[in-house]
Amino acid sequence: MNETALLTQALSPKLEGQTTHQWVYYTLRQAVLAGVISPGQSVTLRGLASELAVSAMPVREAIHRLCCEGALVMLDNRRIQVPRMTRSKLHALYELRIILETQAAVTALPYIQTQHIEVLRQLDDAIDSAYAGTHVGAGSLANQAFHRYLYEANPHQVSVPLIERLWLQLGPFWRVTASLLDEYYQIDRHQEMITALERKNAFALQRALEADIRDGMAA
Amino acid sequence: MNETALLTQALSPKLEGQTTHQWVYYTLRQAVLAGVISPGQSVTLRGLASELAVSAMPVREAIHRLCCEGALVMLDNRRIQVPRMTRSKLHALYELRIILETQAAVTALPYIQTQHIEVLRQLDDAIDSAYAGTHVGAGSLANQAFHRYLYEANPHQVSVPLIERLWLQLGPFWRVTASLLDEYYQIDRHQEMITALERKNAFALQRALEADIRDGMAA
DNA sequence: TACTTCCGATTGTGATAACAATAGTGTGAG
DNA sequence: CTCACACTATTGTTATCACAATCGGAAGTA
Repeated sequence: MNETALLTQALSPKLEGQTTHQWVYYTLRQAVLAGVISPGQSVTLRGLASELAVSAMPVREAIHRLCCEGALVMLDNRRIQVPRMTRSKLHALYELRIILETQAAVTALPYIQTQHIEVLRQLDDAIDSAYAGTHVGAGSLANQAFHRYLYEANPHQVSVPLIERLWLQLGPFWRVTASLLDEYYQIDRHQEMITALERKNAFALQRALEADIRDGMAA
Repeated sequence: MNETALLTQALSPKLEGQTTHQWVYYTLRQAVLAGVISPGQSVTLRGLASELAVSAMPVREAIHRLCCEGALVMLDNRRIQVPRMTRSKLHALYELRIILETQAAVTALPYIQTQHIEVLRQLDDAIDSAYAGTHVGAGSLANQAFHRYLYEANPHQVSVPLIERLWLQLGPFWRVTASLLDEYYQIDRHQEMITALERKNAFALQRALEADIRDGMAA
């Protein structure tokens, strides 16, 4: 009930030219990624609708979409929750991350230009600022932006939506590992990745990326 | 308009204890997989709603879900279409299939019992019947059932939804390759897979599965 | 005190209607 | 004949209401 009330405060980027249901979707998505809604806690359509001051319908669509993406589950009781995580499920998700992301990075490698590397450097710097910022979720988001930009350098990319689905399922359980020590490691991995990109070294890129993901796996 | 009218006739498994929007979702999904809606053709909410004799809202939810799964796209004009396919996108999708499905098969291998193999044999036989059946889509569905059953032998499976998403994006373009010659090859591959499962040979399984997918790639 | 039963409150679902934006088309000027 | 403009019809979106199913707790019984 009131536990989710802070989602309105912490995570409400204002409405732009987008539709209401998109705004609700992104808001709820950020809330799930930031762990505002704890696993096992039930959320209700009307409750979220009243908190966000919108009708129940945009919330319905957003929730259905999040369910279809694995960020939420609808129990047979028609209760809506963040799915509970098991050790083996977490392991399987990380293994999939490694497989999908290394493949995405390697196939993006031929398209990497110097300007891309420049942007990646900026995104890597932004990760530091985000981790020093207000809430822990920002760091994860900046991290995702770095990875996503790399993979999307390949114009014929089809794996990013799948990868984002994994991030979404992993999201609620990232913050527990978000200590500053881990962050230091990640920065090193990112710089390893950038140098591998500069040298067009696919194998080194793959190794650095895998290490980057495994660093976050220390849960 | 009238081109999609046959979706009601060809593909309407009757409503059971499920909700309307689920029924609409499965119906539209089958329609997309069977290629009833051709790429580039626009579908409208109200048009589908009147064809299925339901309100616009369940159709909306189903369409949004299919969009989120990549089976449909919403253009910025708010037009809804089956996405057009390009050669490189097709190639990328098949490469992802190989990566994801071989990994899913190998991780499922330790869980395979003799009873699983028996069911897989039955599913393989069902593929023949399906290809000899009424419409071409049935063969693809039976093929998917075979693969899905294999991957879901692993109880800690998280990649099947991702794989199904790939199938859904590939679906509208499968039927063009659905010749009987291809089918023969696939049957061989499936039997190779089954013998590899019996012998617990991960490498042979991987090779047979990759060959099975590549056989369907001859477009 | 513990368990069963029943009723009210709440939930998700579905339909209808009103609204903003866009596409398609017809008309007019050049 | 071609192009620009306005108008109409259609589309997706959102809100509100009605309905069936479920959950919660209160009352009653052993």
